[in-house]
Amino acid sequence: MAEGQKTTGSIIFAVRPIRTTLSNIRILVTDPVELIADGLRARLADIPDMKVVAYAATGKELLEHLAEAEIDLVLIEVSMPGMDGIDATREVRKRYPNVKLLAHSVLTDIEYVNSMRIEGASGYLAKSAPVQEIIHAIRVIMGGEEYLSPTVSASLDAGYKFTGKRMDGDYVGLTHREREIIRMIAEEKTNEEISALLFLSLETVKTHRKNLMTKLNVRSAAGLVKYAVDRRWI
Amino acid sequence: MAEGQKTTGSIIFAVRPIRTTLSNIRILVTDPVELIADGLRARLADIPDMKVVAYAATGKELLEHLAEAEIDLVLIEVSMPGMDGIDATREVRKRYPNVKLLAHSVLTDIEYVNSMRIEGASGYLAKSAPVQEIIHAIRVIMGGEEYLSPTVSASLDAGYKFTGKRMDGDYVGLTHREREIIRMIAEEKTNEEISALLFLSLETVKTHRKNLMTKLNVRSAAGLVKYAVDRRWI
DNA sequence: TATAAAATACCCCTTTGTGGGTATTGCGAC
DNA sequence: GTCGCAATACCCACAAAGGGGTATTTTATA
Repeated sequence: MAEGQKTTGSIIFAVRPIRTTLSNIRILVTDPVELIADGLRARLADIPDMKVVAYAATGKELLEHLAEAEIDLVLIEVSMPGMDGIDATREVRKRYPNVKLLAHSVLTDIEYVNSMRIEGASGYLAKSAPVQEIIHAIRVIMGGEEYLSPTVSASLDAGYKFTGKRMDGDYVGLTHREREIIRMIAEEKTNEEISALLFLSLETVKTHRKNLMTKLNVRSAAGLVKYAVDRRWI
Repeated sequence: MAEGQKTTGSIIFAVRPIRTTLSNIRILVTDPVELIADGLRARLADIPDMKVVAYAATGKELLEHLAEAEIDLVLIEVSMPGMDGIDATREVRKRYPNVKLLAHSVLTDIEYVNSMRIEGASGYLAKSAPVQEIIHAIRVIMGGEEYLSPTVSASLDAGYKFTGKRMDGDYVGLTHREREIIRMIAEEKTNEEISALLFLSLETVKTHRKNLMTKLNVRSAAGLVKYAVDRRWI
């Protein structure tokens, strides 16, 4: 133990004395594709201060793992069927405020970066990021700072695609009904079909639709569909 | 050599004598996420008859690799930016007819399965497939047969979502102009905006739009958007 | 209990998209 | 040279969506 700490400190944490208290960063990978966890585990095999200790295929599994195991950091994909990364992050933050979250996603659009940050993620990586960057990001985050991949922060630097309303979290706060309706829109249902399926008036559906577009700051159904597909709601 | 072949034959290919001629299946993984190749490489480390020998991040890189290296089988994601899996498969089949292609994709909808099969893929796996299934699929395919994951063939068994016209390859044969226009639709541009950008009449844009919907057998822009997002055209 | 958010519904009007066709010209392959 | 496909364009009709509001009731939370 004392020997292990000594080795760790002298090799890795020469510039971060605070880290000598961490012998190993325990990482839980949450991604629909298990090979990603396998790959990261293999690539981290030679890195002494971090290790993939668990894998979850869904946001639900993630929460189950967290209920049982000590995890320091969750690496999580945003675009997942079922409970997606944004919703899962909100839940993790609520129940396990000490667990760090690092997004690692195919989605790099600003709305997803902002969503994850607002929900509590400490970092955002594109899925195309090299492993060296993943390692660096993990260390930055475990050191208490935020890490945004250059790929991703370029979007932020380009300015906010959406209004400040988005920063208030409105876009992440789609209601249950709105989520139902956006799914149906993305499934090519007309307003009238939706109204029949949900036993609502046509006017109500139109209103929800308008609210959706305002919240997500899109101009048409096309934007709604893209959002729903990105988040794997359909 | 002779010893190697003997070992291989007695352990793995007892039921497939033809395979004794293959000492090792050389796999090229094509996926935007390198960790997937890393993961598969790690998981195949103990499998003597197959090995990940190369990785390509894009369809373009895939073709470059094939120009230089001997590859037996390409494992390929469908949903990729730039040259996607469907387009890449078409190209590989044209230039390297002896290379086997196995789709390994987040997309499991029937139109993508059919697209890949029509373009020449010998198999289709969902990204959620366990490694054992990947291994099995590779063996089936290298044995000369087609392998469809149960997840995926369930869609096929449920019947064709689209008309027989799709089996003719129409949907994969979107023209250059149609692709331009579907991207713009997915980017929320109105017909009038598209017509201005492309110096066309509004009527022409509407016509293309109708053709797109017919080819892809969708009912509205929502279907077009989903298709474009799935294929990572935007 | 009070308040805010969610859900529901409506009106008016305009814009845009969809469905059903038709036609001509240009280009590439055979 | 012929043929088929892609690109371009058009007409008509009407369905559907979008934009700008308004309002009431229900539900969840502090």
